[in-house]
Amino acid sequence: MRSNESFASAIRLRGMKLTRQRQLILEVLESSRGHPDAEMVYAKAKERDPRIGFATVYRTLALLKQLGLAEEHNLGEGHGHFEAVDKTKPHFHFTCLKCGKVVEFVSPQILRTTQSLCEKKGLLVTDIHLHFSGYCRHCRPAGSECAEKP
Amino acid sequence: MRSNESFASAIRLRGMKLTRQRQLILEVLESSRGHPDAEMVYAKAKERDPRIGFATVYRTLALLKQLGLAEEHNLGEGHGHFEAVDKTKPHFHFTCLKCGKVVEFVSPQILRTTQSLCEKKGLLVTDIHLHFSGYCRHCRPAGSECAEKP
DNA sequence: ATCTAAATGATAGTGATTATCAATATCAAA
DNA sequence: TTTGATATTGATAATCACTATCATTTAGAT
Ligand SMILES: [Mn+2]
Ligand SMILES: [Mn+2]
Ligand SMILES: [Zn+2]
Ligand SMILES: [Zn+2]
Repeated sequence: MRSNESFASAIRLRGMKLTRQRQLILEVLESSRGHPDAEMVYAKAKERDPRIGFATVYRTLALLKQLGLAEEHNLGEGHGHFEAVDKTKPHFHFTCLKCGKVVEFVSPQILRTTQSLCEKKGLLVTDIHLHFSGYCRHCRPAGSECAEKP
Repeated sequence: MRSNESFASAIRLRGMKLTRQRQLILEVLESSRGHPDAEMVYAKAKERDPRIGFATVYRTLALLKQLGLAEEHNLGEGHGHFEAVDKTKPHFHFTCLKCGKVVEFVSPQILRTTQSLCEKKGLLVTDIHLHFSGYCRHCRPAGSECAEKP
């Protein structure tokens, strides 16, 4: 849960400043279910700090990405969705083209295959994004109902 | 090479019109090396038809995607890159974060693993995008030179 | 050749993200 | 604990990729 210390040390290591806003945005992201976009992170952060700015949200999300504490995913909408990184569970994403539902996957096998493939080519892989799209159980035949969104 | 016939028939099947512009854009995409973005496709098309419009390029690329004749990839820049589909060789992409070079992969094993994983969850997969990023052979240690771009 | 709906192209508009910059806050040093 | 240098913020303008609009053109049927 609290990657707060590693955040603080990573920040200080680079001569940056640990601000109230940065801590808040990380907390918002870590306490979020699913894959909020920048606007959602902004809305949640604003509940706790009404003076926070949109630009700061974007800047901080970019910073968290650089530090490896957040990932950005393209889930088929025209904008990014974010997720706090839990290094113990790298996972992949499926998006239903009809209802927009996002399903998460784990596959150590795909991770292994990818790594060995890349090593053979002399590539140093820092990030893997696997994204499928198609139709979920409910949307596949001739439609039951489907609720959740990214 | 010439998926021109399948294009013509797919177009007519839907009561659409086979225009000079649509044929040109498909030809441009098929004769392109690498992964041109919309602007590059526009530039190449304009060499052969100076009157062609940007909107038509976007519209046609979207159409080709729908018909399964083109794929769009997010290679880490903020915009899409396109590629004519060669159904015999589904492949994946690696982007070097330093020099921007794109390396292509083939992995029947990953394709198989993905398909079986999704079937277990009742998902109908229509599209798989696997994208790694990191540092290529030349950019990994302390830098040799690196040329090609997306 | 004529007709009609689909498609085009110029351009305005949109939505997401980034740049700018004066005001503010962090944090180290005095 | 004040002070001071400067990193950061927040309001907002700007940019960038892409989409909508609409008058004009064109493909393809008759
Ligand atoms: Mn996820
Ligand atoms: Mn490719
Ligand atoms: Zn669905
Ligand atoms: Zn490189």
